[in-house]
Amino acid sequence: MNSQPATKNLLKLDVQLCFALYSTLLGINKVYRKELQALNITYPQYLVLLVLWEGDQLNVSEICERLFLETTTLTPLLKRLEVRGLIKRQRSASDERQVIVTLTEEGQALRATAEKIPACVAGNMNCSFEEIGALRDQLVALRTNLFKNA
Amino acid sequence: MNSQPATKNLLKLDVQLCFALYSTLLGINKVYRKELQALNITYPQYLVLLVLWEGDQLNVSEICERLFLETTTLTPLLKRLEVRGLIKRQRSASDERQVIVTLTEEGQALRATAEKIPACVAGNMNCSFEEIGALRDQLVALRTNLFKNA
DNA sequence: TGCATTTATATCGCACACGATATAATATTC
DNA sequence: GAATATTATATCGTGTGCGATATAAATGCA
Repeated sequence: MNSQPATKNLLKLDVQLCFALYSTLLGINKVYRKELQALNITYPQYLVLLVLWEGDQLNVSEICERLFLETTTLTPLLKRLEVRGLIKRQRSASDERQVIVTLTEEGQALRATAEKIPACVAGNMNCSFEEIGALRDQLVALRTNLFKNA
Repeated sequence: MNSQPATKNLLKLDVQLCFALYSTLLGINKVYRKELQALNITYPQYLVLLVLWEGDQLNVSEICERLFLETTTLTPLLKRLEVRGLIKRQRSASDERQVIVTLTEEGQALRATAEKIPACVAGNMNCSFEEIGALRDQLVALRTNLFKNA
């Protein structure tokens, strides 16, 4: 259909995909804060744990790449996770520049508690698995383009 | 199809819609930082201007509601926009509790420069207008659910 | 009218998030 | 093998983003 004229105001807030993304993430963070409060961790910390639960013994850069974050963000975050007792940070023996991140027993154990979170968050979304999967794939495609050009 | 067993690992990073959203927003911020550098403002500041360009003379709470942000976030941000010379903040005469936000001439003038930003960002997305619109609508629906329950 | 309650904004503390920069270890080049 | 370049992480400064709390103005109610 697209009955809108070409002069449609692109600066209108509610027209913008970027704001929809931005504000939806605020809502997601809100839900996660509530859920993660019991684990005493933040959402970005939870993401680091997701990465480590898939495979341990990663250096800082590898975690950065996986999460699309900068070292500047991760270094202090990892220190907090270490203080929290969930990970260990130790320099690599073969390359002293690298810091290898490993889960502690407590960090590994936390996985069991975290298992119930995805379903809980999905409950707050009122979405079917199909919708969630489709939306995720569209976003990943968008992300690929954004990081290609930026 | 959905050939995945019910015991599929929901904690896998790349399965999660939330991480897709989170990381896509990182990419969007990256693009906007580059574009907004010329205007010497940040993306959240840009969002406040979008709101004000649609209609001036709003108090802090009204801007909060529009952007899904807390006063705690907006008060210092608005002060920075005032220092930057783009807005004025003045207590309402009829209700001294309220702070009314108004665009300065410079703030109004900035709109002309900002007009070219949406097309530029869309270019970095490599998406058709139809795809963008559809994705936006899905996200808005998701956002509605998230803020309903949280 | 007087006092408790509500409302609007501000302050504080903490945790991201990143650009600019620093530092130390490794790799490269001659 | 010494000088240079690259790589991995860390430090610093600025700007969000929010929960807990403070404060002052307006409202409600006895």
